[in-house]
Amino acid sequence: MKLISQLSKETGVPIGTIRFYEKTGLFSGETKKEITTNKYVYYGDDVVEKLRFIQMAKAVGFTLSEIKEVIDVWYKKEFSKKAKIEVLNRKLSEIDEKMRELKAVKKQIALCKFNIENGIG
Amino acid sequence: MKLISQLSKETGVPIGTIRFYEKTGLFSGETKKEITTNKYVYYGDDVVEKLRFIQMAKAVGFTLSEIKEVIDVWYKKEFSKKAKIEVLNRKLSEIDEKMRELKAVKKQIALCKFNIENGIG
DNA sequence: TCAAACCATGCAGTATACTGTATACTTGTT
DNA sequence: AACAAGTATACAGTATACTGCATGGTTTGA
Repeated sequence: MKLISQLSKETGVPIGTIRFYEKTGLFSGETKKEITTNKYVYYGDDVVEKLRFIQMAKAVGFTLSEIKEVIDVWYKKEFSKKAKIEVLNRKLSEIDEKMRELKAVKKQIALCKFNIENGIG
Repeated sequence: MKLISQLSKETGVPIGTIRFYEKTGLFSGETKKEITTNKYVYYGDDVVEKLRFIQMAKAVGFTLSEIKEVIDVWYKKEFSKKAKIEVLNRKLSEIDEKMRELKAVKKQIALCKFNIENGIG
């Protein structure tokens, strides 16, 4: 269990961003009930895992609300098995679509490079 | 050569968005000099090509300014061959990085799905 | 000819995702 | 005890990428 600055160092995500994510419901830390003098929040390894997932998903164009959808079915229990599988299957096909788009962009750039290297265009 | 509403229909990009992109320098249409009664702007197939590229690149997480970088070396001549190749190589490795992240996200979601299907977690 | 549809310009407003600032309390070190 | 460093809360501000609206001119079809 780590405090927010430690979590920030471990993941590279700024403290302000971590607080913002927590406020939007992407994850939550916990306060130790045995400590009554402060309101310090502790984060477990599940939060590290979620932050890494968020960073990767954001890098490939998913929005925070799209990411939240996955995290919700992943960690929460208030969804039926059927509903969870449906969400995940939808995400998997969105990923396949992104894979195709990424390949198309790569192809376009590679062609552009080829043309420049060979003095065409 | 088509007017903006035709371009919008062909690409699925809203007229307002097309104007916004043009204003940010991602591409430009042309006014017919022989017509003096209006200021209508005409777009060629290169703009259609660019719009499709922009849509795909955006879908995989590139920002408009990152996309503009590529379009600039792609269509403009005020860069040395060396500078162009350098930009394109950088983009290609960014794409490979996104490819890795996309695969990691897919793996994570597939695992999550497996666990739910088998009643684990 | 005249209304509906289309075009251009400018500028305000919105959504998303942060980022910074101010205030105040807690902890650790000297 | 004092002071730096860490933590929490709240709220304002910023950057990016649109989106909508008001205004006014142009084209086209009945």
